[in-house]
Amino acid sequence: MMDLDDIDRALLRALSEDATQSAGALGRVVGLSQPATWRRIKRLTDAGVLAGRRLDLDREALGFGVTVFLGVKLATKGRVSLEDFERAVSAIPEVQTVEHVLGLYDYRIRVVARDLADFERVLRRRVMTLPGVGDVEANVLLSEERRPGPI
Amino acid sequence: MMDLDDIDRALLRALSEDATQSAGALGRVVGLSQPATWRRIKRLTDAGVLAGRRLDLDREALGFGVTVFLGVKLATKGRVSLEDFERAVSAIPEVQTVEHVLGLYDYRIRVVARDLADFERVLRRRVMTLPGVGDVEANVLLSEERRPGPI
DNA sequence: CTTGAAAAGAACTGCCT
DNA sequence: AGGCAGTTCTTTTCAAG
Repeated sequence: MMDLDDIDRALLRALSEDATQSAGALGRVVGLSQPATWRRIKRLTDAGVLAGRRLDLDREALGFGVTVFLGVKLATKGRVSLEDFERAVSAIPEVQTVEHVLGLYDYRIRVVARDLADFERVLRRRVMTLPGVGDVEANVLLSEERRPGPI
Repeated sequence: MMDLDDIDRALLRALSEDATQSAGALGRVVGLSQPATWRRIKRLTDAGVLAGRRLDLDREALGFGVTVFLGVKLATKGRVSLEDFERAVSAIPEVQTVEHVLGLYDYRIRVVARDLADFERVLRRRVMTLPGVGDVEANVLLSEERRPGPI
């Protein structure tokens, strides 16, 4: 854990909006020179706070109009079955995220599909046949808003 | 919706791993020259498929060790109450994503907190006091795996 | 599609306050 | 820490094959 000042926070917030901004442009925002801004970004990266830059893909534009969140309860939860389940679920191409959670469900899975018929195929042939799978609950994504969160 | 060839798919997959790669480096991976690779990336960006680049922040390193997924059922779901709820939930700084979903819950919310005591504060003072909120279910994140998904 | 080149801009380095 | 000046690399655009 690292302690950040206000300028670091402003940089992370600005980069959260658009990670393509240059050190010079960011410097103009926070009132620093290009090298000073660059050094701060490097410090944050070396400290592991800034873990990388990821693509933001438009799944609709790619033809995947349906996103579904699945809550999965395992029938048997030994150490082996967790690993078996994780390995099998990671092999499903339609799976975007696998979250191991504590609560009403054991796993939360984000699945994308071309349409509802395609989703049904993934659910029946891929998800319901996973090793150790028990109850499955589904929530279809209608809209999504992302926020920077606390920094 | 746009149709992509194998090289476009390889580019998106490589960029999904690490969005900082240069057009030249990507070209070496997919077997194209730097200008050809750059033109393809520009084409994908202009088509809206590549919607942007986002930061990958390490919340643990920032001192936010607890991530919780909340499933929220609204007590009253008129058009007005949805908008009231969304506006209020977006104003909570600890909220990272707000997903309007169809199913057992009305909203799925991703919340980060410093620790479980901090999360309890957010839950009691911020979440439970949201306008129109009914049942709330919580799942604590243990571990997470992200995959490129189908491209 | 390729190669080659050129201009602009961004990333990175060293030195100095 | 930050600024300045300079170097290297990437981006971005072009022309020609």
